[in-house]
Amino acid sequence: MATIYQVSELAGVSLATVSRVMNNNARVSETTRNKVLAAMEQLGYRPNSIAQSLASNRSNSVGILVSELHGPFYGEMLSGIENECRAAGKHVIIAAGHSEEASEKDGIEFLISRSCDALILHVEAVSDNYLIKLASGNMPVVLINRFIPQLADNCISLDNELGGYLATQKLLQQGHTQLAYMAGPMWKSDAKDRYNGHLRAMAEYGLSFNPALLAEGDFQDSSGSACMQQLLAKGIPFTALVCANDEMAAGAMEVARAQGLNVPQDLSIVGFDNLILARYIYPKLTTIDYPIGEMGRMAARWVLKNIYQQQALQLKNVFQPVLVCRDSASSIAAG
Amino acid sequence: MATIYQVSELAGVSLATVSRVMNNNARVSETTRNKVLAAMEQLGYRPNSIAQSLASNRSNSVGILVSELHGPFYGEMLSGIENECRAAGKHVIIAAGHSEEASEKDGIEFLISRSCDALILHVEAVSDNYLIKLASGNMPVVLINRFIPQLADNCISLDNELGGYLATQKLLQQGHTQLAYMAGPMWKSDAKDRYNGHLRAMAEYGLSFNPALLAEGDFQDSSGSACMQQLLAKGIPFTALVCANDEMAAGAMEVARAQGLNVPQDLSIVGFDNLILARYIYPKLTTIDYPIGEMGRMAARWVLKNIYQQQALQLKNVFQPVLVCRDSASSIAAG
DNA sequence: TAGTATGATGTAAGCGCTTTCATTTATAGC
DNA sequence: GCTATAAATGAAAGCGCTTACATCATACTA
Repeated sequence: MATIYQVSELAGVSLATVSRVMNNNARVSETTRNKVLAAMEQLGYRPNSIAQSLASNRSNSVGILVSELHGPFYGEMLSGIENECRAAGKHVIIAAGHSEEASEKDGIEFLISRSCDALILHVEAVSDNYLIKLASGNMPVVLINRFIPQLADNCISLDNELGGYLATQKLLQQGHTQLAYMAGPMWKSDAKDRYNGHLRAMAEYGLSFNPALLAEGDFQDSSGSACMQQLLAKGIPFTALVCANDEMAAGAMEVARAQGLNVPQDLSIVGFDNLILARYIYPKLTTIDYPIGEMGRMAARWVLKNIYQQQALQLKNVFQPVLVCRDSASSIAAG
Repeated sequence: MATIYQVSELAGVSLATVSRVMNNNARVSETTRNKVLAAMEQLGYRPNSIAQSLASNRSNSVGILVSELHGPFYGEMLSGIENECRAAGKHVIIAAGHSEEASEKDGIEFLISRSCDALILHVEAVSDNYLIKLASGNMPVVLINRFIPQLADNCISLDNELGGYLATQKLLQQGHTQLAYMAGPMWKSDAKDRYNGHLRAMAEYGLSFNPALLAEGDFQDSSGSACMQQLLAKGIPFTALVCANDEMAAGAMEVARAQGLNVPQDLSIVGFDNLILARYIYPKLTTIDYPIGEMGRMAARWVLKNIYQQQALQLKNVFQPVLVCRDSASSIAAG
């Protein structure tokens, strides 16, 4: 691999000049610039980004921590971030946190040690305090899907409470009065917020929620199945089920079908997230859209604006979820 | 951030010694090592990996190029690679190639310029020659889901032809004789191989394939729907459909249902890949398992063994696909 | 025309590490 | 106790860049 030194030699200029044309901000005369460019071309020169980083103390890469690399949710998010960064000539370094505190911290440490210029974090297990402390250091941090009041500007989040409200409201509007709720792990803030939204809608419609119709799962489809079994086993009738995410909804739907319940005729189901799979399952899932790709893109923009001085960008911190009506929920009269 | 210099000062030793204890291969006395370790601890020292890379010419990171960051297939693959690398203390740098030649080349260049120690590529658009030339340079390369005879050792691939064969064989065993085939883009080698496997099975059962019952899609579910429309519009009867991947199968199934065809009673469908969604769609999809996660893991192992000298690892280059029977294909007699 | 901005380029000192080679110190042999 | 050998440590030269700061040429001011 050719180095800057060889380029400078071939072009008959100094290292500094070559460096200047690379970072094309400094004033270099047109003729010199062309000479250098030609030399680079001829040598097939590519700057060594490691050396650049060391010297400039900027790595042009942003660190991303997600819980998992697989799964429709994170994929969409990564894709959004990567697209936006790539277009701006920045790069991404990705680590997985597996929703465990130690692993998340470890991932963050790793990203820091790779000299990322900023971090985009989707963390679930570390505490607010840890994040506040982290953000108070000199590593810029943006959080996705988490809202911490002290770090409000650094948070790109969804109004999960509203989402939970909308899901339930839809069913209430359709005339359902006996609703079950399948929650995510309540220690996760999004799971809790969604549940709160549910309660708010219920209250607004003058209904009291029967705690026996609450099941807490872990956001996986298998737990959706398990929770559904539990719910049905209780023998308390319900005509509608709100699930805290699509995957659990899919698991629940499967069990419902196996037990001879028709969706939506016998049971209306609403999910949350609007994953790709919501379109694939049968009947197609009515759900709450979680614009995670767009939010990833926004997190990237936050970094571009605040760290890489792309002033023109417009930022938006809180996204509003939207109801997506498909076939899994229907009016009780029509059912 | 503390530097090695401050550690050496605090420990009362030279830079070199600190460096030695970090790369704990050199001979350092037990007492000195402990002094240094204590100093590191006290300062909260973390080595600057950029500087390490520059000095050692190794970055301890492996570059990965996938077509897309989202989608169930790549997610699984990335996850497999990341897990394996992380466990070995290596890290991944990820870029997307978007199935376009220019973009793939660009991504590869980027990874090279980031001083990756090796590259794991899932490329579709670049030519065999390009890859052969690339591999002949000094950047180690391993290819996933692609087989190039000259690079056989560097390829981790699936026997796609066998997969195509198995899918079709299953339907033939079930008594179907009128089969349609929905192919992927024929310029992609996996699409072609799968189709060839189909033809082989047909031939083996003494059936000639009716070219009118071949549709070529693009591996997306929307094209599965479109192809299904085309196939049905021709008015040529068929009782079974082999799809070159699950997503197209899902699209096709949707159209079939919309047209009043029951799956599998009126039409048996077999997919390919065994994505998560295969379990979600209704009826559950009979398909060919593509162990992409395992293959990603194997690619990572290839790198660990060949580049990072973990000699003990066992490698396997070609994976065999396996039929996964679910509910979307049934015997013609029973139908 | 000397005096001074101003623009273009060069010089050289790092960035935080690794690694070779030289030097010092401990261990052993006799 | 003195040398021969091995083990532990230090000194210093980079790795390929960026970036003050210095220098030089040119253009402009009065």
